[in-house]
Amino acid sequence: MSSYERTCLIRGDGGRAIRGILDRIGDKWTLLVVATLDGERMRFTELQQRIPGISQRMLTRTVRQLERDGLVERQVFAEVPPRVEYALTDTGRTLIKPAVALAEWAIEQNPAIERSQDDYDARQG
Amino acid sequence: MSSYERTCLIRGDGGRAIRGILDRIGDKWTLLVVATLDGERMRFTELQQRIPGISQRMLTRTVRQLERDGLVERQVFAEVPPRVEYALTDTGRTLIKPAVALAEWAIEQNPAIERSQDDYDARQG
DNA sequence: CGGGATCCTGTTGGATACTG
DNA sequence: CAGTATCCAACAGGATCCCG
Repeated sequence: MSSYERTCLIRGDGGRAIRGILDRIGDKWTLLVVATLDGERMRFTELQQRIPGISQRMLTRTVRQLERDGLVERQVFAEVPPRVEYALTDTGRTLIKPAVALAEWAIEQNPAIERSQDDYDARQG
Repeated sequence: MSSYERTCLIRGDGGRAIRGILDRIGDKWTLLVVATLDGERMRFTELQQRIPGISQRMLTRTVRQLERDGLVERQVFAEVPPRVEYALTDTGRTLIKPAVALAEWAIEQNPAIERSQDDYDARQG
């Protein structure tokens, strides 16, 4: 299968597949939460501490959507004070590989991209 | 390298790598434009016709940012009426592979995700 | 401890009209 | 044809306060 044929996976159905996944992981925190949970079950507060800058509200929302999508499992313990643990599901773990591929791309290409931006900005205003 | 070690690529530097790439391609149209340009040099209007729903304004903005990032090359012909052609650069082409991997993930996992969402919504309100 | 409710801001992106 | 300029609605996301 050629690269050109494979991009039909992206364009297919008017781009609804790509749109769906970007709605899911294209936001500010989702991939970071998934990556942080990789290989480790974790409590809410610990998760928050490991993701610098995330607000309580956004962590709650992010983790809730991940739970709804079935990528993260949420386990509540009937204790006082409450204890809630999060972990990736099997489905959630399958996201790691393509996400890492994307991060690798970002790290590899970043120098070239920044150079291009500087050139562009120098040519324009 | 284990999956766990690889997720450091995502979390590394407080997630700045992933944040950078998502700022770049996490928007509504960028990946669709890149996928549409895969293997084909194209004029502005044709590009717009092949991406259903995109407005003139958003196509302009998207393609401009891609040009600034060095992922797309923009060639203006000194003619009347004007003719402008767009094509992926070598750097731009390198994005195809991880993007397709992500689309494949989306298509594979979508049934499971939708089932999970239905279950979740049924349990809640 | 792990949230929910509320308020407020900046940004994204659509619609429309105009132009070299 | 390939934009630019302007206006506007929707939403993402931060700050803050409250609660079982």
